[in-house]
Amino acid sequence: MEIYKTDTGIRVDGVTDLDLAQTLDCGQSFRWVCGENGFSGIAFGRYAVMRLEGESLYIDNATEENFEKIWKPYLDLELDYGEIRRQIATLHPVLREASAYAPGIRILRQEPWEALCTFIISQNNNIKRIKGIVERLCESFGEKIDGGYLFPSAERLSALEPEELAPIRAGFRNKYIIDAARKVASNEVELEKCRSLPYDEARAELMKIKGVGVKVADCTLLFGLHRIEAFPVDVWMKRALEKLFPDMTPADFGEYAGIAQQYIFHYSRMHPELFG
DNA sequence: GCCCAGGTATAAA
DNA sequence: TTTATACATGGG
Repeated sequence: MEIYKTDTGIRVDGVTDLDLAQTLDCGQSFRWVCGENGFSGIAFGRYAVMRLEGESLYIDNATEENFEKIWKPYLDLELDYGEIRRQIATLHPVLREASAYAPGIRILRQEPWEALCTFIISQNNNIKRIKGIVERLCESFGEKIDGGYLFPSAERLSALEPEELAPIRAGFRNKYIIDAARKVASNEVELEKCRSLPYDEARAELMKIKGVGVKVADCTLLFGLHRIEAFPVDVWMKRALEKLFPDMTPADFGEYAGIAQQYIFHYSRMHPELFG
C-alpha cells in the first residue's frame, strides 16, 4: 500500500479485496452515509469521507498519520482477505459460491462500546430505523465535532435515566442501553478483557448486561472486538444454515467463521429464492 | 389497519 | 430444556 497526500486528504493505492458498500453498509456499522463524494462517517473521534476508484482508496479529511493509526486498522486492511477468502472457499461448495459473491466485505474494527450499544439497539429492529436511533443518540448526547457528533461514551450515558433517552425513540431498548452504559462505565463488564477471554467466557461477560443475549454478544465480539471466529446466528442465518449447510454447525466454519458468516449473510440476502 | 424488523426477558408447559 | 408472548416504534 502506498499513501499520497491530496488536496482534501489522502489517496491509498494498492487496496484490494475491499468494497465500501459491502463493508460500510451491510449491517455491521450504522453510522456511514453514502453521498456524492463517497461514504462519510465518524469513528475513533475522526470524521472522514471515503471513496474507492479501482484499487485507490481516497479518504478526505485524513492524514498519513491517522490513516496508519485509525483507518487502516478500522477497515482491517492489514488482514489478507484474498487469502482468507480462498481458505473459506475450500470449506464447502456453497461457501465457494457465496464468497465470490461479495468479495469486498471486510470485518470492521469498530469501537467496542459503540458496537455493543448499536447492536443492543438493533434487536427486533430494522436497519433504517436503527440508523435513525443511533443518529439521534449521537446528536443528543455525543460531543460535536466538525462533520457530526461522536458516539456518546458509556460514562456520559451511565449518568442518565432510561426515561431521558425518550428523544431517541428506541422504545423498550432504552433501559438496556442504560444498563449497558452503567456496567461498562463501572467496569462491572470489561469490554477489553473480552478480546482475550475464551469465547464462551467473553460471551458470558457481555451477557451480564440486560438486553444482551447470544446474538448481540456475538455481534459485539465480531464487529467491536474483532473476534473473527464469532458466528452470529439470527433468525435469517438459522434458516440459511438449515437450507444451505445442513451438515455444518457454526463451529465448523473455523477461525475465520465471522468472515464466512458475512459472505453467507450477503449471499442468502441476494438469493432469497433459495429458501422457498 | 396489519405485519414485521440481523432479539431478549419472562412466564409457562 | 423447550416454547409462547410482550415489548416500542415506524416503514412498507
